[in-house]
Amino acid sequence: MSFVDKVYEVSKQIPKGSVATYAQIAALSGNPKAARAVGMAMRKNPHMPIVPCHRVVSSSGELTGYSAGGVGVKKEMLLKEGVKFVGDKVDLAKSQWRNVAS
DNA sequence: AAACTGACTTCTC
DNA sequence: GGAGAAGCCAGTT
Repeated sequence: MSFVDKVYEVSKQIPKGSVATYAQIAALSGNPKAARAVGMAMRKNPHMPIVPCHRVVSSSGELTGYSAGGVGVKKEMLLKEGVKFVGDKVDLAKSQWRNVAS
């Protein structure tokens, strides 16, 4: 299993209405510094309907890229899922995904 | 196998 | 807080 495959596995687990940062996914995948590789994995995104790549944002909550239409569409989808937005960025303080069961 | 590229992050000015 | 530069990783050519 490659690192990117791990990334997909993690991304799949992101609950609706929440978002995760590239660094976060990278860390959960085993390489906290592989945030970049994560981005590439999303760009390729061989698991479009399976992996909600639109729930992945930069460390600042800013919407970056999106192979399937652009950050505009991405933002709309997040909004529909209930993700809080601050201007053009995601409100990480409220909508960042936490892999903790509480 | 080497070099280039990219949906990143972090430090410094 | 904004702009610029450096560092890292994995994939593609």
